[in-house]
Amino acid sequence: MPTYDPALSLKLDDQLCFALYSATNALKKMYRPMLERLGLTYPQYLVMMVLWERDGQTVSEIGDKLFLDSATLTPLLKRLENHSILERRRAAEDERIVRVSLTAKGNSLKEMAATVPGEAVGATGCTPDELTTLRDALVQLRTDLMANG
Amino acid sequence: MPTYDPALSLKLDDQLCFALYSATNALKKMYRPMLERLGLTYPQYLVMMVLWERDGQTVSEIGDKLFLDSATLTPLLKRLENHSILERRRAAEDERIVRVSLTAKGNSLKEMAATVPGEAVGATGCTPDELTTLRDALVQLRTDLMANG
DNA sequence: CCCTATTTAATCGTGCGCGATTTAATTTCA
DNA sequence: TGAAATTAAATCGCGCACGATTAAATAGGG
Repeated sequence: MPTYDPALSLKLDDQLCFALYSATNALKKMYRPMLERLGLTYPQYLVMMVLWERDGQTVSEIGDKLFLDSATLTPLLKRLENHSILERRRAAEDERIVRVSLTAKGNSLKEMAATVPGEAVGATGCTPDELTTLRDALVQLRTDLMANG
Repeated sequence: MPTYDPALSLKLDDQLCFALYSATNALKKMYRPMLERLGLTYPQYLVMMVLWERDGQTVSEIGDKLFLDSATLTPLLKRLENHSILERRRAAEDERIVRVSLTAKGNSLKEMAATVPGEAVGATGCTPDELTTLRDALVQLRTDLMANG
């Protein structure tokens, strides 16, 4: 088995996995100062995008979209609630369910966030086409990994 | 600004950032059962790859390769030391430096890890060419993000 | 030489992710 | 209908990541 095979060697720089891991770490670092202005962390920003698209979703619905479970989301949502960005309320019709609603403050953050995607694109140094291609490849990879895991 | 522009909208599924983030989470989950057999976490596996390539590196050298700092590495290395996988020793010629050396057990893990990359490739459902292309795109992205961050 | 600047690692606090378990509410079906 | 199964969220424990600070050793300039 040749060591120049990028998939099958144990050399760090051959690994897709390390490229993915380190790019994600770099991405989070790049977003940090932008999101700090909104008072959000990166995962919190993702949750907010889910809720800006449709308010009042349940913890499970948010989790299905982000591929996160309640062990991650519950503490995160509580922190956002403590910052008066959203409210968590058990549904009257089914007390197991917790519905998450944005406050006025939470909704207003959407306007402040409007410049974030453009700034982020700038930092990538990629054309929109390149970004689309890369995004689609990563979505496919994620789908495969979750199916074959 | 059209909302179908994948780069500039605030819709979750348009975001490269979310594709990257969620693919990395899926990747770590996929690796977990494989690495559990070696008694390693995913970041620990990366550190081991660095040391299998060249033993006796300093904390900074490991950090330079993985883009991690001592705040992350020191506790991780201590855990590996507690499992007798490596040893940490201050250099006699410069007491600031900590040099990390594999134990026999740490070296022997390399053989057990030999099947991991192949298994991982299988789970991706990608051809080697696709993996190489994606890896190179991610390395380029990482480079750009770290330069423009 | 000594004092300051730099370098290296460690420490501290916060916020994830997630496997595993627990609690509570609802559904199922015998 | 009532016991068992299922579902939803919360809780617990651990291991990252990283910004910020600290401690200690070395290097460098006057």
